[in-house]
Amino acid sequence: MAAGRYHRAEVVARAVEVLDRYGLADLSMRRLGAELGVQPSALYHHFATKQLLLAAVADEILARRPVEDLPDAWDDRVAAVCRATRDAMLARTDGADVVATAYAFGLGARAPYDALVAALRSAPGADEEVVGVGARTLLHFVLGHVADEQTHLQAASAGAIEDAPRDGSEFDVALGIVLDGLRVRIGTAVAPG
Amino acid sequence: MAAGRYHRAEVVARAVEVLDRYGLADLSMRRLGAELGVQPSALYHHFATKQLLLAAVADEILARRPVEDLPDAWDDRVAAVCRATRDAMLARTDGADVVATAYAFGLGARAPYDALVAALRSAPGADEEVVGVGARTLLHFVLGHVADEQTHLQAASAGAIEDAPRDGSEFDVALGIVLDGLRVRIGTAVAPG
DNA sequence: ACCTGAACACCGTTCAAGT
DNA sequence: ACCTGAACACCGTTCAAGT
Repeated sequence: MAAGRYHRAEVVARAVEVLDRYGLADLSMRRLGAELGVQPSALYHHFATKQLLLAAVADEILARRPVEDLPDAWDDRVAAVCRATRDAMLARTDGADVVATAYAFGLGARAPYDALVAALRSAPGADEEVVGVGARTLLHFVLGHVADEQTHLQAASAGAIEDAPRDGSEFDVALGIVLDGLRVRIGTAVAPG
Repeated sequence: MAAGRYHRAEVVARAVEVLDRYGLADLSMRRLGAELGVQPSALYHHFATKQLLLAAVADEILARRPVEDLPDAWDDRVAAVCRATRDAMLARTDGADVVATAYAFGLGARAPYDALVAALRSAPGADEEVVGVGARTLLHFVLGHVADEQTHLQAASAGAIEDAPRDGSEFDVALGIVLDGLRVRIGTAVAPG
């Protein structure tokens, strides 16, 4: 509405607001410009492309919930990073989609990957291959699971409940499966059954 | 180029061709219409929305490589389904993106999920919870991994090699991790280490 | 059953020019 | 440094009408 001159950070903050209120489909350069009281072309002073804007939005989404109080055990650390990433994405409309897109384009959203690598490296006896493959596998799981979960949550809250209601605890069960697989390869004892 | 009247299946086949040759970004209703020598609005006789067209394209991509000669052991079965799904998606430009999108919208691409559920059910001692959660976790992994892999492969073949070249065998390593996690919960012996 | 032609309401991006 | 105004080359979708 109101016109003005903005810094990069203010543009990103407003973009997150538009995303959270209207969803990713309505977060266009033209819409964001209108929301700031500015021509769409003005946004290209701050970001060379829309993809780079979205990458900054993804980083902002993830920065909201930094992982604090990292546990000692490597598997608890991995679990903490995965849960914090999930919480951060669920906190914003279409958050998982935005983060997954930025990560796929290779333009942002790298914090969770780096945190997973660090957590896996803290495991005694983890070679670099399992660290890299493990971090990417965990990230694919988290991004895919939460995008799915968020789609269902948002569809349900929009009143279009058709599928079975998704259980929030499914995330922990699924994370447990992947973690068990990593424990087998990293050499922590696992009780089968 | 040439004008004509088409059936649904011919429209889908041509859409797959356009996808494979020019990529998902260039597969627009207008572009596909032009390719068929037809107005874009004519396509709406066959598909109510572009999303439904893309779902049919996704099913076509997956149908090319049906899983044949299913192994006996449940874990070999799961691996066979995952590899067949990967091969089918890698065979078409942006194949993984198209399948992941259709699956996310809930409009198609359900064959791999159903096949994974069947494979997991064939395991003695697998309860319905681990079957469902396991199938979704495997699918998230496959879709995420192959989308990533395909992005890098296509970027590399386009000459823009910047990242580390991705090893094709990484898929098998990552699949092994998730499978080990499932073996722990389903109760097949695993040798740690 | 399948298609045309025209329209509606949008996109991302570029660029010369302004302050 | 940040923005305007206008343009370029597109989108998905609808709808009355044609054969």
